[in-house]
Amino acid sequence: MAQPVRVRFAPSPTGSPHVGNIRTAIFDYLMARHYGGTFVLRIEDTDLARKVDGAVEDIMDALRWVGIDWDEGPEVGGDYGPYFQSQRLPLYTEAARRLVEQGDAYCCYCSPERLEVMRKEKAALKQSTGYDRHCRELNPQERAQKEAEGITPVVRFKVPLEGHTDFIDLIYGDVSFDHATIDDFVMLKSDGYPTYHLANVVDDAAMKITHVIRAEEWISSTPRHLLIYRALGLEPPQFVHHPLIVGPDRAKLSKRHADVSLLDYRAHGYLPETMLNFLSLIGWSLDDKTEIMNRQELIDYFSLDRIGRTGAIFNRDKLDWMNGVYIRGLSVEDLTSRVLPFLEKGLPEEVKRPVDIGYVRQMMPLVQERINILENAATYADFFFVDELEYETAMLVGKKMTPETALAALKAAGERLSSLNKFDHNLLEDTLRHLAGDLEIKTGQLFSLLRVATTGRNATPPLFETMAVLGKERCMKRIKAAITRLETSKGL
RNA sequence: GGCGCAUUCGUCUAGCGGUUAGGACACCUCCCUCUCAAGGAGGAGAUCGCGGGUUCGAAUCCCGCAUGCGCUACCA
Repeated sequence: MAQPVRVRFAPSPTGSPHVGNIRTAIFDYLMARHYGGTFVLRIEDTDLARKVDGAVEDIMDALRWVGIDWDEGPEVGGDYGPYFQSQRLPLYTEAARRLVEQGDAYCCYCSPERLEVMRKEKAALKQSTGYDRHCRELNPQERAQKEAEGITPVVRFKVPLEGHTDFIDLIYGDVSFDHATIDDFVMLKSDGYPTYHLANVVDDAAMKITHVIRAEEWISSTPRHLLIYRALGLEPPQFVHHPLIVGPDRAKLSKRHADVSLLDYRAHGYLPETMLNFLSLIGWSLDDKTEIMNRQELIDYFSLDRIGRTGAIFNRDKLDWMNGVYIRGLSVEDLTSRVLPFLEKGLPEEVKRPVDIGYVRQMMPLVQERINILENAATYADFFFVDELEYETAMLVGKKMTPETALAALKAAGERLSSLNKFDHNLLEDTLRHLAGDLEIKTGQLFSLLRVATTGRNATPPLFETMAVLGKERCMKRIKAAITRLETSKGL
């Protein structure tokens, strides 16, 4: 790179941070960190109508959660601020004024109603629905007339009628657009705010952005931006368009495709390291085998030329798998503190709060390799916490067992276990294996029975470890309850 | 309708003129095993959208077509 890399992530605060946008931010971030450049966060709040309260905070929250920090932008400042477009209005109006003055733009007095009618008419004639340039050649008297009527105009760019604008996209290669297909787009709205087209050009130039990294949906408007750069006598940056994240139907990922906000994933218990890794891999790959990469590795290995060109479906199954990989890689202490909030929230109401962290720490090794998503810990491990187990009594009677043999085995187990002075899993295993032998039933039969009796489940972590964590008191109580169940429910 | 971009297993992808088209997720089988996971070993799964070229040779280069997606707002 000839000059120091300066990239920006420029979200519009119109809602919760979309994973697609965060993925763009990740590319920006990796690019900046890889080349030792600067990562700028700029808020494009030029649409008053769509602005959502709290969206800026959510975006920053999401970025910080996945570990993306910005060198310039809100809360950190920088030499090219302010970093909110709503605070840079004079820059845009001045640029628009200049363009009008030099004949590259003009004021348009058309009402939204007229534009709508025009579009309908053109659509009916199967023509492109772009602006018909009605106000492009108004004479001075006509303009004065419109002004006198009190109409606040918008400013449109005067797109050349002939020729074409070409550019080299670092991902897609040569791209060309005929000017005849570009209409005179609005740069400055009647409320005095700029549109994206004007604002992003003015700011990218002012902030000395070297690479504009954004989603493929922007390719079509890039020639407009280039036209503005040229008219303003500014050097355009390099353009890097990357493919979209799409839903299962291959349409741009949106709300109807379920979870679309990064914060939703946090709420469900996906780890930030998972999201960073997974999102990096949508549309980018290192090679034919490396998938699990931490932040530093992603930074070290990232390069634009390995970004692909085709939209990718957000593969939730693979995300779940990857999250499991990261969960299994956590220390018990770390996992405990991350799981705790999900237990507090997801455990049945009857379980008293706060949840005992020491107890949680003990059970973590048992659930660690059995959950992929933190919130699942609550449903997976609720039997560790509840007082009354809920299960069908018939579950106690396993394969090749009868209510009678099950009852006898349970009573025998209860007796042997009650004499144990410590509930260590090795001791439990030793004791119960012997018991199975004495009872002349298979170990699996006994263990399954005890599993149901102590947990109410058929599938749990290893029985002895589980019983050890539950502790003698809970186990004995549950075995007694199971005995009572078998004694009182005849005819199984 | 116009313009643009894209097209390799179900999904994410590797591949950048010569490979038995590789890997991962999901799926199936087996092993491990007290159940469930995790882990290990296998398996199935892609005539590389279609049709023409170029070339000794094409998933790879070129041209058509088809399909999909994106843009087509005083939204970004």
